Amino acid sequence: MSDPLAKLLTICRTSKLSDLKQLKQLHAQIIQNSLHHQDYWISLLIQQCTQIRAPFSYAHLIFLSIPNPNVFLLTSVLKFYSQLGPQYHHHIFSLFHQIRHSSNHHLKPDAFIYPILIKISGKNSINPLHGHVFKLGFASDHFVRNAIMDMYAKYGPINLARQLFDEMPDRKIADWNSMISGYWKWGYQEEASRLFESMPEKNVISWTAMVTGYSKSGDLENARKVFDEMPDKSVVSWNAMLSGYAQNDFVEEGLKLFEKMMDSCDFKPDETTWVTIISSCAAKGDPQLAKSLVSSIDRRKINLNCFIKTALIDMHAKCGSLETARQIFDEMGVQRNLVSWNAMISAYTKNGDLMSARKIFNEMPEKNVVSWNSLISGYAQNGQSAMAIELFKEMTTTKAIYLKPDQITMVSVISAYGHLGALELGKWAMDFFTKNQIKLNISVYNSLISMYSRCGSMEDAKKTFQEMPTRDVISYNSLIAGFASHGRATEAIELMSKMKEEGIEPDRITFMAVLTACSHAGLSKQGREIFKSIRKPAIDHYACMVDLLGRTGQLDEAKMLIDEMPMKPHAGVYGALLNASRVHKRVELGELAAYKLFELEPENSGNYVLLSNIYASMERWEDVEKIRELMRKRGVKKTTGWSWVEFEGKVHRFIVGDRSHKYSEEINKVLKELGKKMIDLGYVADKSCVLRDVEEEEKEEMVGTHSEKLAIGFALVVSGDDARGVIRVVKNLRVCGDCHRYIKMISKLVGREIVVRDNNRFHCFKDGECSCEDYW
DNA sequence: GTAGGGTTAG
Repeated sequence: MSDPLAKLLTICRTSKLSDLKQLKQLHAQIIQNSLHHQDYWISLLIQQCTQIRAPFSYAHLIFLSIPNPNVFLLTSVLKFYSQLGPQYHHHIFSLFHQIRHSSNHHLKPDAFIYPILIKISGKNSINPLHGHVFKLGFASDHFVRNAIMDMYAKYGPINLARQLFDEMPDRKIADWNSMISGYWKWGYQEEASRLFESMPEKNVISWTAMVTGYSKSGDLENARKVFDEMPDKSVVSWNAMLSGYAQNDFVEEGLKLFEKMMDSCDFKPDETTWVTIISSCAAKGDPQLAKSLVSSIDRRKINLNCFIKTALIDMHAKCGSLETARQIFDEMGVQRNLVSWNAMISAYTKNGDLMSARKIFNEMPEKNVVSWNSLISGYAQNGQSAMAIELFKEMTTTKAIYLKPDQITMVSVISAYGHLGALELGKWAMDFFTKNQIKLNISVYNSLISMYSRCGSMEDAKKTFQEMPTRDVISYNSLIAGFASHGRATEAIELMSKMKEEGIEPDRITFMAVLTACSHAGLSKQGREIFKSIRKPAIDHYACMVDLLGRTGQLDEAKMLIDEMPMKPHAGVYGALLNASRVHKRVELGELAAYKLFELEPENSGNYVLLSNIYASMERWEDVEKIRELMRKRGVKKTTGWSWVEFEGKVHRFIVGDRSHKYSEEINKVLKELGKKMIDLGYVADKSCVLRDVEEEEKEEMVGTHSEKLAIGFALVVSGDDARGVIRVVKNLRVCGDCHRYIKMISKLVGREIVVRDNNRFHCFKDGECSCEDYW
């Protein structure tokens, strides 16, 4: 044997091979020298493949270079494949199949193969495999036995794992550890602790399992206690604690612990540590921190594996550098896995770039439920509810059997339906749950409450709230916001008291909702009291208060409150003041607010229109013209809103002057007839406001033109003479004063109840009256 | 050769 070869083999034995080059060299020499026990050396070589993260293809090549491998070599290969990840598992099964059916006695499966096989088989194969190893007499082997028990502990039924555990004549620490992790996994905290306490001997893995258990159940205090008490730690223990902090949103604590880890020289962060820290930094969304972390990683020359790069993509996306995220993604090439693709989709949706997200989605080599959820929620959160639902339908008609919508999908879908105000579709979603046996968790319930509220069905919202087994602050907030949008202020306030009684503290959102409710109901006194009870009011609470004071005519107080604010007022604050100034005809305050708004959001046409309306109401036409001129000069275009009507499970959208709908002609006919009737009955003095042709409406610049009219017209057309039932129209902008009057008249003429949802407010029109008399 | 830690969607 040549000297360099002997040296290399020693290196191989002591597992200190450093790179693929060295590995290849060794392989070539083993083959060249036709060594005795070649299988043995090659096995060692393959074991080294794991160490240096050799690619699958290379290990496979080594494997193929041996004409008659024995079972020892095969086991090494199987082990290597199993560590590469699920996408290589089918190679393992096919190899195993070959071995089993081979007549070569060197290839008889032995006890070493089964633990590997069991570990990768997944829950569906435990039973047959269990029977199989039992029949072959391997079930008494320590490692096989542990693998089977661990399987049951992980995938259930946990009781069966316990049974095997109890039947063991000689339990090793590994068996105890498997059992403890199993109990944690299934939520049996007490059993896990009891087992841990009664262990005759513990090792670092037992302790770490406890740290992980507490962390995953959100009990970080105990997790840290166990962590601090550990007689000795490993890098895994540190990672367990760090990930506990990361996943429970204790970002600061995590970073502090990480610093401590860096200071103590005993443990160097490994790749997992970095992944965890990067994800903590992503959660924080702090670009400065991200930058220093990246330079720290660069400085240490950390090997960037697939996990780290994916985490980096996520971090950059969340810290505002989408381009860097994309760059890493592009550079990954074949290193990309499904999660990297998904991370890139969410990177785009989080930055509102739905086109790019869609492109990535379409290019993906394979998709899972997370891919679909990312894109669906992306559409839902960026105001494209209809698209979100279309995508969901596509998902449910996709042939892939392993692809089933889950709770997270449904949260997005329900929310999308809620935004469309499509109650019937929402009810269809409920049927979908039952049919597909999707369990309802607290988030799904919460989204249902929001959906029912948004669709105007407070009874269903209340029912859902009462039905749910446990409620959190979001459940309360959803229902309170529902009451608020329906002008049911008293119920909103009562519910806030109730949540306090149940021990749930109102948060920023709760106060927002209740203050909004008070504002809409004109409950000035209660509103002030609630505002005073907020420990540290946020800027939005100030905006609500300005709105409340403004609506109730206390404009000077509103202005004073703005002056007293500890922070710089944002557009919402001045917007509220501007509205109030218009209603109460306070030109000077209106001008002040409007000009602040022109600075804060120069593109928003609504502010110009509002100020112009104030001038118009006082017949100051020169000033009206001045504002028009300002808009022209700044290139501000009046934004137009859509109106939706849900009909027979489909949502119909209309925009100002819309002639694209197939019923367009009928709709305009109905609207004209109604207009004539209004004039004949003397409802309106000026016929121009009801008989205007849609084409004229398009030309109109300043006065709101009405997609709601078209939507209501459509509803009347499709419902024919049937005068029962409620017409639901959803508009995504503020219903203007003109429109409000118009709908009142329609409701009286056709004798029907018309519900219009305008942003988050509901207007119920009946017999020529509107439920929201505070309407501006 | 067992058992403990990691990235994406709400």
